[in-house]
Amino acid sequence: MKQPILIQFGEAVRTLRKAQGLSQEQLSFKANLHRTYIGMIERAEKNITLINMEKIANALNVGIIELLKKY
Amino acid sequence: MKQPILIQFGEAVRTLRKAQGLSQEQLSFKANLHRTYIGMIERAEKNITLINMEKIANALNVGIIELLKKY
DNA sequence: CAAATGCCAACTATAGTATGTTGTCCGCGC
DNA sequence: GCGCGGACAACATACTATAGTTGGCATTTG
Repeated sequence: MKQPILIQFGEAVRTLRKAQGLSQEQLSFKANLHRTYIGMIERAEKNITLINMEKIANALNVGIIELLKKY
Repeated sequence: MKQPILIQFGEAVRTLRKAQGLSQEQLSFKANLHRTYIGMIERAEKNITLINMEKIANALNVGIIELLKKY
């Protein structure tokens, strides 16, 4: 059973990533995280840490708060 | 060198906790987290995960976003 | 078809837990 | 004033659980 907050976060990441025309691999480079990890985050498979949330937010040029909104 | 985002989060938790007159131990009970962990979070010693952020936010009766604001 | 994504197993790094000790502050009684 | 006990937070050490990484192959997508 996936945690709703992880689903919410993952959906926000995927939505913004696609809106910016980035592949998961491109985002992973920008965020300095592993390629497969981005996919796991979007699919709510991992309980991400705050520092990595910030990395992804910065890579998407948004604040973390933006990634905590419902999309 | 402590990460600024962890410091910011920790300060928000401490500020709201004290505003609500809770000890770290009381908050740890409410959040169902370890009693020493709350201190480590407030002192920016740990890189907290999203699910635990939600637990603390719920224990403090605020949204996670509230814990990401500067206090 | 090429690019993108998902899956897998195994590994490393660290988050989170657990127990006990130490230090500080405060209120109280002597 | 001093010593004590209680409450609280920080600290120390060690452990368990899981986050994050890796590289290759399979599957899906446009």
